[in-house]
Amino acid sequence: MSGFKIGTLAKQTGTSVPTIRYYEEIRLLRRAERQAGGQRVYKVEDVNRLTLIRRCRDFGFSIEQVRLLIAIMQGQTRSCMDARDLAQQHLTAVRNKVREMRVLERNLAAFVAACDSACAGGPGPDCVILEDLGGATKKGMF
Amino acid sequence: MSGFKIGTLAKQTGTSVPTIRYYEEIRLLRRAERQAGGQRVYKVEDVNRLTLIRRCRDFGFSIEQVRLLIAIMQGQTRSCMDARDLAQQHLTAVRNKVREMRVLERNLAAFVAACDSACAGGPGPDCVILEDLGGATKKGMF
DNA sequence: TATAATCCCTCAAGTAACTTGAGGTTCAAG
DNA sequence: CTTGAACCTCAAGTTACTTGAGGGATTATA
Repeated sequence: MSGFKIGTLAKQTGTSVPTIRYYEEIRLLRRAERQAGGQRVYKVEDVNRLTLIRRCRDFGFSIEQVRLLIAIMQGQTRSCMDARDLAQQHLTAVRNKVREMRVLERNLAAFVAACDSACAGGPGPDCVILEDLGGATKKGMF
Repeated sequence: MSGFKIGTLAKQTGTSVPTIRYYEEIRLLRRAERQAGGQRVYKVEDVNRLTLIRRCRDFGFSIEQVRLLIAIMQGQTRSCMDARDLAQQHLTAVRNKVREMRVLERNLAAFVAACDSACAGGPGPDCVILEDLGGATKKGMF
């Protein structure tokens, strides 16, 4: 009822078993207690903690940022607004990344379209598009 | 006039010097010739080759994919359409990633907004938003 | 010409965030 | 009581580089 093992924790949180052990090793999770045979035993708090960690990671926060966020939560440092600021910073980074990736997306689409109309399945060496990529001419194309 | 050193190649292509040496080590670039003192000497072809590599990397292709692309260009394997297919595959992956990141963007924005209206700079432990992230309740929020 | 500044060299190790593998123990079911 | 799943530790591999130590080569200046 109250204690479960690592595989269960893994399933509950959508984390792999080695990842959980890894998180313990880097002290992102506390050292789990062990039962007689040496197997780790977890409680509901651990599910919450790990869920928080996974959510933050899904948000794209680095491990170190997650550590900071958790420290903020526990009031060990600074105020809640620091968490906000961290998120804000991260948001800006994400927005930039999205912008970059959309440029990339357009370029790739153009590449594919150019292939479709120009290459027509010819052999590699004749592929003008690929050659252009390496050349100094038409730098603006991509 | 015709031969230049690694620093120049680096500048011409926007690549770091160690990265060039690394590319040589993994055989993505051919082994450069050396001058008397052992320093690498490059030619214009190397600029083109490395430019191609960098562009592909900027497109988000992995090193192995770049290797494949180059092999295709040199006609050592398959046709030009294979390059197109690789790009198409990659395009799909990029589109998915962009979608994911936009969800992330919205969530982060919501997080920041929630902080602004609810937290008002209170101390960490009182930050309801962060606590929610770890809990089982309101899973749908983020 | 001497010397200092800059560039170059190799080799080894570090980075993020895990994953994979080897080799062995513990546990739950039949 | 035996089998098979799940667990354990420790080491090494992954990607694409970056950083550092400890030294040689080249170039610019005094």
